[in-house]
Amino acid sequence: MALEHALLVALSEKPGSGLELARRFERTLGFFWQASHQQIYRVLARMEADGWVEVETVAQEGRPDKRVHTPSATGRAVLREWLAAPMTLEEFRSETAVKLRGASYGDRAAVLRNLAQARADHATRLTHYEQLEREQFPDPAGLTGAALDRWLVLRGGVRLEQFWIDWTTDYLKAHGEAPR
Amino acid sequence: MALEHALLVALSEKPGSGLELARRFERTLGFFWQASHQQIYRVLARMEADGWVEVETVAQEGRPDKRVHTPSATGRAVLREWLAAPMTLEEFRSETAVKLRGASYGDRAAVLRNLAQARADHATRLTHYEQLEREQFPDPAGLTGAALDRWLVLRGGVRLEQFWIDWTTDYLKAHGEAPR
DNA sequence: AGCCCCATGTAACCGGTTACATGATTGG
DNA sequence: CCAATCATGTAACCGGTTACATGGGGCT
Repeated sequence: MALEHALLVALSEKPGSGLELARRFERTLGFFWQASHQQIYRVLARMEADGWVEVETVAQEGRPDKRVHTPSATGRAVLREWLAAPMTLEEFRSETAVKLRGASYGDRAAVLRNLAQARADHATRLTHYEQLEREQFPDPAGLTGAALDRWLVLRGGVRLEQFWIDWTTDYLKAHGEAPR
Repeated sequence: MALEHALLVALSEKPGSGLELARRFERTLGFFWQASHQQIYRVLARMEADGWVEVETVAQEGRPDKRVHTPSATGRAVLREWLAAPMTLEEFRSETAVKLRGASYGDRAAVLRNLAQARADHATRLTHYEQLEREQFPDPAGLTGAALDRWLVLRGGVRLEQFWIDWTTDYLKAHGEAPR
């Protein structure tokens, strides 16, 4: 329902080409909204056709030209309207949860092994997020506006990884595995 | 990639018709995997064609017949194989997160208002989960096997709602709103 | 010469959502 | 009689994924 809107947020922070957006998504908004470059190009083309963004072709030294997108007045209005709309209760879809629930119908030892690996992966990502937090927000107390929002969303990423670690730890312990 | 597998888990717990499955999904697995009856019918038909389930038509008093699905030997083997496969690092896709990050490009007061509502919705769901836990698992210490798994997944639901409440509380407080 | 990176895309597919359809039975 | 429930579907759409394509530049 809303790669368009995620792109408008990203372009409001900083105009950019399709590939730049794809790379930014991997690093920032991508914690909570993933998008491949193919899909970004397709949606950007639609947004351009609908007049949500303005495009400027920028020549570069020793590289292909890039098409830099900026939200238009229409795009900014669309974004404002979307931001003010009520949030729907979000659903969480987890293959892992299905596996945990179904473990007794297969090889439980394998499930526990894979879960321990998943737990380690989440721990790695948590460490990464915490490092980003130290680097980008050394003094959170003084933040306001968009910078404060960016910090709070990163905090959400940290909290989410902690959720995963806590839950998987619960599961492993309850089945007699001692994590870490 | 895996409504098939979620259905195999559900049918392993208890065989059932399409509509029964749809209702069960709303109450149990649905915390972590939502599915409409339309899609369940479609996937069940494919599973039947592929020989993953066996179907028995059961006549009922004063109601239409129902087609009860049970995992076949093939289906059980498919489920075992899927359960043993490594888990991929799960991505979380949140429209709310995008709105929080973009709040400064629209009406922040409206975003905060909607977020307070979202927080209340998650609190309601948390209360609901906790009630289910008290009803269905009054004595978790004695659980083993599939029942233990069901409790642990419900615990995951509780933890997830707590994550939402904690995060939204962070955000509201940082922007000078006092929740509750 | 071969490979990776930049940059922009197209095409086929696939899973899930939404809207609609049918027909029987029970309850107000 | 009407509405709701049980039960099973079909059809159109839509967003996202995967695979493939193109062409120039720099690096080894």
